[in-house]
Amino acid sequence: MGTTQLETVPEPKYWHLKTVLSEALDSEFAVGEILPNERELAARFGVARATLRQALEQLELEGRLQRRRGVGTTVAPPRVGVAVGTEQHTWPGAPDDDWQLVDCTLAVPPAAVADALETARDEMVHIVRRTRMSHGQPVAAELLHIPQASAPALSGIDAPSGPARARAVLRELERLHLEGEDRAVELGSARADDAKELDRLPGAPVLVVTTRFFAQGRTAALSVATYRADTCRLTFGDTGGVEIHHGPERRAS
Amino acid sequence: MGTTQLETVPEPKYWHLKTVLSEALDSEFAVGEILPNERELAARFGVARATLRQALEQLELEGRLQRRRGVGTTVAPPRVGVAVGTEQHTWPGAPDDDWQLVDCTLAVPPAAVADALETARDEMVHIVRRTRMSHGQPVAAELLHIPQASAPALSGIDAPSGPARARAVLRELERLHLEGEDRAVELGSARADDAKELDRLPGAPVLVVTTRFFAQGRTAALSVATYRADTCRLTFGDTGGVEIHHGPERRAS
DNA sequence: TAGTGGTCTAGACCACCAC
DNA sequence: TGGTGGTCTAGACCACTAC
Repeated sequence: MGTTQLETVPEPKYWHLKTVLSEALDSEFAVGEILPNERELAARFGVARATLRQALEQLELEGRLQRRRGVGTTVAPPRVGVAVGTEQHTWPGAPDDDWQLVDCTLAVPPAAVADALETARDEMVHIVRRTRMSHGQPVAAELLHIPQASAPALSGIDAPSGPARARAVLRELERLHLEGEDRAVELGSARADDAKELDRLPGAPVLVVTTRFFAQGRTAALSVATYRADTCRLTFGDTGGVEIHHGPERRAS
Repeated sequence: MGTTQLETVPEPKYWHLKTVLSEALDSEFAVGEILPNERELAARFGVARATLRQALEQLELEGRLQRRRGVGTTVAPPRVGVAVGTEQHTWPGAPDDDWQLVDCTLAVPPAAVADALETARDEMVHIVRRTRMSHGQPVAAELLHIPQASAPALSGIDAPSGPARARAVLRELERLHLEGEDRAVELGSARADDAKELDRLPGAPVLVVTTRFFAQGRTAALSVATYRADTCRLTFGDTGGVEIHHGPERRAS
């Protein structure tokens, strides 16, 4: 028994299950089709429901499945490409963007945000809430933090906190000369409020895109946008998105 | 029982646990410190180990914890900012990049890659394997796909598949005029080979960065890089990364 | 060898949705 | 009201690490 490797590691059951299911999805199911329920699938594969769920969770994480309580598990469509940041920089609220203003409040931001904005930790800033739609589905929820210094004309105003006020704040922002942007992407889990906006459960995996807008030699605004990680592929650069990295994940031999 | 909302939804235990643990991490633990083991933590909070693990998994997903089998659970350092794509485009293998060449093979890529490269689905391409280090830790594993048309001088060569050959392929690539790049980021789970390279278990969450390099009016190379989602924050634009979105996740009140 | 996290089981109950 | 996925339990065994 010294040839190559025979029976090296016992592959975890859920991993093997995931592979089997993945191949079945490619060959036997159409997008939108509903799978047998978890109890039946578990019985069919001869595993406990928890083990089956481990495999389903991974497939959902990879955007292959969509699960909804009370409804069932369906085959997910390919991820939608969502453009994040073109080459030419623009302020949020440009007439052609697909964000919808929800409301606007004046509040003290988290410490990390205050640090990035270079404001005092107890200083209130405008917080504009926006959501982004794509193909009729909500794909992102955003909190746009704007120091009062970036919208001086609105410092004394206490208009009703709504879309109208949000529009006013963004209009003020556009008066400044945008000097540049800065972006970061990381993995996070949806807060309760964002989850609701995104039609997901709290804790769902999201891609957090943090954008700093520079004007007047400082950070004039900070956007924290959370994108649904299961349905979105973030694209950078001018050429929209292309069909890449979906379907069979088999590696070249 | 008709006023506002009283005891609306029973918050899941693991969600509450996560909050409690998160606050404890902020106030009572230092980076690198080791937590009590799972059985003890579960007992201390009066929950089953599986429930406790659900909370730990989320915290690990958010980059707050690091768990290693046989060792224990430690408090993770803040995510490292990793620059992905500067404003001025460059070919892979520039003298100042922090990628390390591992090897190079000639093989048939997955169908999705072949489609992006506009090669036939059974056409072999050069596949350069690279890894990226940051702060002494591996942060990314990459497969760089280069059609033979982009490195014509190497079509007949069958040098030993190693770093030397990888270097030769990249040198050939540099002879072409790079016209532009195109990037996409999405969530994925690590394949077995990538996981090994990244010192993680298979299935670990990763950020998949797909980059297309354009030259001669077509896609001259395609990079699929998988970054550790737990330890990395991908930054775009010229200004490195800044300390944002870490620490207490409390929302402004 | 002792202790850690990783996997797995066989149940139970709950929240949600459609009928 | 019945069926779905979501949560939770109390165990068991395994793989890995460090001593």
